[in-house]
Amino acid sequence: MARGNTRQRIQDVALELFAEQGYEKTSLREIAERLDVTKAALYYHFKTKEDIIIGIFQDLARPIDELVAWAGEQPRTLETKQEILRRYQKALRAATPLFRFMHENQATVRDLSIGLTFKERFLSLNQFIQEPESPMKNKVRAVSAIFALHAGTFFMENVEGDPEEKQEAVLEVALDLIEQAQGA
Amino acid sequence: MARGNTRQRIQDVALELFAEQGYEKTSLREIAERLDVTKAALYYHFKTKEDIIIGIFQDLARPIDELVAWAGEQPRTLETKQEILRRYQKALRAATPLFRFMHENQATVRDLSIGLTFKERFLSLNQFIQEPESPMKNKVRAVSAIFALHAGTFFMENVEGDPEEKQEAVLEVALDLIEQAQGA
DNA sequence: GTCTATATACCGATAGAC
DNA sequence: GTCTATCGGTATATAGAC
Repeated sequence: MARGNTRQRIQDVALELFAEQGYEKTSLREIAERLDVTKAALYYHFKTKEDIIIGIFQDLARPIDELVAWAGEQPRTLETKQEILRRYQKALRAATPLFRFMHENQATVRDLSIGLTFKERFLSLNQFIQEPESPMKNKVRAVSAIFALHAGTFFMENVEGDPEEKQEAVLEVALDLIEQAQGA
Repeated sequence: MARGNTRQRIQDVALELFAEQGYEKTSLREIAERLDVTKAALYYHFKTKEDIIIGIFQDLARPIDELVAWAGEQPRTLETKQEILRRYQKALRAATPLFRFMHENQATVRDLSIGLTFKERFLSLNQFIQEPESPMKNKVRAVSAIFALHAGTFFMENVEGDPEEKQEAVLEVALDLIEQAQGA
């Protein structure tokens, strides 16, 4: 059990517990016990509890940053928007525990100092798939496309069916929505 | 300032703070201060902190119960499903702070004893608008219709535009989705 | 890097006077 | 119905030995 990977192990366990039980209901004692160390050891690696989740966020949110950056350089075509949705779904799946945590603890996340930056990214993404002069209904369609991806990742587990098939269907619905949002 | 409405005032302030800051981060001391009473006074009206939110939920979730009951008695037609969505949007709007709280504090709500019953109701509603034998894509469309209503109520405030117009557009998108979900 | 021990603060909840 | 006072518990965080 010798290592330099304790920091990483703390993040892994913390995210698991945060996503499962919520941020405030997960104590540092609980995280420490799960790792067979003491609370004090945690404080060697992270200055505060909030630092733990900030570290996790910075590590795992990079794909979203890259997606936002990439989206900003593309022409605002239907194909681009569809590719944004495809990549966003992939990003959601790659970091499901983090996004589940953000999703189910919004009230907590909101003033966690990562909250604002996350919302900024989300609104950026929304802007890239919007058509500024389109009627309200089409704007709603575009927003709903993103929400369909969220629903598919975080709620569809309550619906029976093969997970792969569900994900594919979710993507299709999102792509349809963005196509309709583009139209006349 | 004597009267019998203290219980109601506690619920009002509590829900406001719960929705704003989250359940765990809102202390009874804070609720009491806002009402210019002491914590002990709260305990005269409610046995525990959880009882406060349970009471709020029972009072405000009745429209949802009625909707679920009504939906169960209707034929499973497109018209019924569209009416369910219309009524659901209305219910969301009528109790926005409660649903915002449930939405943004899922991790907390999940084991709050109201959590399960709420999820049951939600899944019931979902069942009523689903077509059991339809392809996965149509099931996703139906779920997305509900989520579009949620998105419209809790996220669209970040999108500029007249609130009434937004709500109308959201409903239209949801109705379109359920219609497509019914189709071939 | 991890430990023991502890400081400090706040929480939910209760007892009992008025 | 509301108060003062307090209990018991747990939380985050720190000091200092090893």
